[in-house]
Amino acid sequence: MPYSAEHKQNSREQILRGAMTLFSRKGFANVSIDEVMAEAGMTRGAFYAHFKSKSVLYAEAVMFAALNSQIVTQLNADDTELSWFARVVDGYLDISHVDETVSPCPLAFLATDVASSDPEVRRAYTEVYKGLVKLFDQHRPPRLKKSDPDLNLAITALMIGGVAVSRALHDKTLVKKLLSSCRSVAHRLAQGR
Amino acid sequence: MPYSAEHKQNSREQILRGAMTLFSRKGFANVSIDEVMAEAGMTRGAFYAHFKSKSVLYAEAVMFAALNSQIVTQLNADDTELSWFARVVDGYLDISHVDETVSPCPLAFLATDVASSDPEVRRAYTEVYKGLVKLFDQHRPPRLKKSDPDLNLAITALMIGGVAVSRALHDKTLVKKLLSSCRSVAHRLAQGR
DNA sequence: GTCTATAGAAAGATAGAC
DNA sequence: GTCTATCTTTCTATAGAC
Repeated sequence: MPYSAEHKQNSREQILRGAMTLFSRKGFANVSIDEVMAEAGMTRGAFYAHFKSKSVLYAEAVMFAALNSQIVTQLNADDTELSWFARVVDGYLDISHVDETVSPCPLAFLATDVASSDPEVRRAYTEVYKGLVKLFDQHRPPRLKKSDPDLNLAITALMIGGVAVSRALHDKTLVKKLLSSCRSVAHRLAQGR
Repeated sequence: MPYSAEHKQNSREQILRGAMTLFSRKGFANVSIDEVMAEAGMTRGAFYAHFKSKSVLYAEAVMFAALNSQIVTQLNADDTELSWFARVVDGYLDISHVDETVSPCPLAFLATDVASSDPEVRRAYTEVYKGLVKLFDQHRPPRLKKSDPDLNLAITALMIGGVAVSRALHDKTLVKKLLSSCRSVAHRLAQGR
C-alpha cells in the first residue's frame, strides 16, 4: 500500500476542514465537491475514497466544525465562571464571527440550511447543539440552575439567532447595534437579572 | 391582448405564493423554477414573463412572505399593548410555526440561506427585519423605550433564533423545551424585568 | 489513494408557436 | 401570457489507469 493510514487521515482532515469553511460560507447546495477537493489540494476523483456521498460529508463537517469552533477551543482557560461566560458570549456575538474572521460556528451559520437536509445531518446538528447547551450548563452558577433549568436554551438561541440574522443583514450599522444588544441581554440573563 | 392586466397580476401572485412556501421549506437552491411554476399551476416557460431571473423572484418572495406572515396579519387587533406582544411572541415561537402549519416567517426560515445570496435578496431581508423591529417598537410600553432603546433587536433575534434552531433539531422533546424557554425569556424582557 | 475521463441527471434561461 | 422544445451549463457519482 503506497499510502499510509496516517496519510489517509490527513487527507480526510483536509477535506473536512475545507468543507467546513465552504459549507458555512455558502451553504450545502452552493458548494460543489470540486470546490471542496480543490480547497483540500486534491481533485474530484479522490473524494469517494473518503466519504460515501456529499450528504455524509455534510454531517461529518458539522461535527468537525463544532470541534474547531472558537467556543470549544476557549474551553480550558482557568478563570472564573462568570468571565468564562462573558468571554464566550462576547466572542460569539462579535463582528469577527459574523465576518468569518474566526472559525465559524455551524449552529449559527447553517441553521436553516440544516433544517432542509437529511435526517443524518439534522442528527449531527442536534448533537452539536446539545453539546453547546451542556457546556453552558457546566459553567453556570449553581444558585441559578434550580430557578430556571432551561434558561440556557434561550441564551444559546439568542446567540445563534443574533449571529444568523447579522449575517443576513445588509446594513452594517444595524448589525453592530444588533450584536451589541444581544451581548447585553445575554449577560443580563446569565447573571439571573 | 388576450390576457388582462388583472390576469397577469393574479398569475404573478400565484407564483409568489408558491415560491414563498417552497423557498421557506427547502431553501433557495433546492427549489427549481419547474417546481414553483407547477405549484402556481403553470409551466416553466411562463416564468420569465413575470420575473427576470430566479434571484429576482427570491428577493420579491421574501418581501411577499413578510406581508403574509402571521405577525403582520395579527397587527390590527385592538387589545392592550401587552397582550399584543404576548400574542405575537407566543404565536411566533409556537410549534405550529416550526412545523409550517401557519404561514412561515422568512426571517426565521431563510436566515442563513439569505446570508449567502445576492445583495438584492439581503436588502429585501434587511427591509423586512427593520419592519419587524419597527412594529415591536410601536407596541412597546413608552416607559421602557428610554432605558434600553435597542432591546427589541435582541428580542427579535431571540425569536428568530428560537424558530430557526428548532427547525434544525431532530429531537422533538428538546424543541418543545427550547420554544418554551424562548417564550418565557421574551416575555420577561418585554416587561422590563 | 489519487488521478483523468466520462456517464447521466438536473436545472436556468431562451426561442418560437399559439 | 403561456405553452413546448431546446440550448447550455453544472454537478454528482462511477470507471479505469497509475
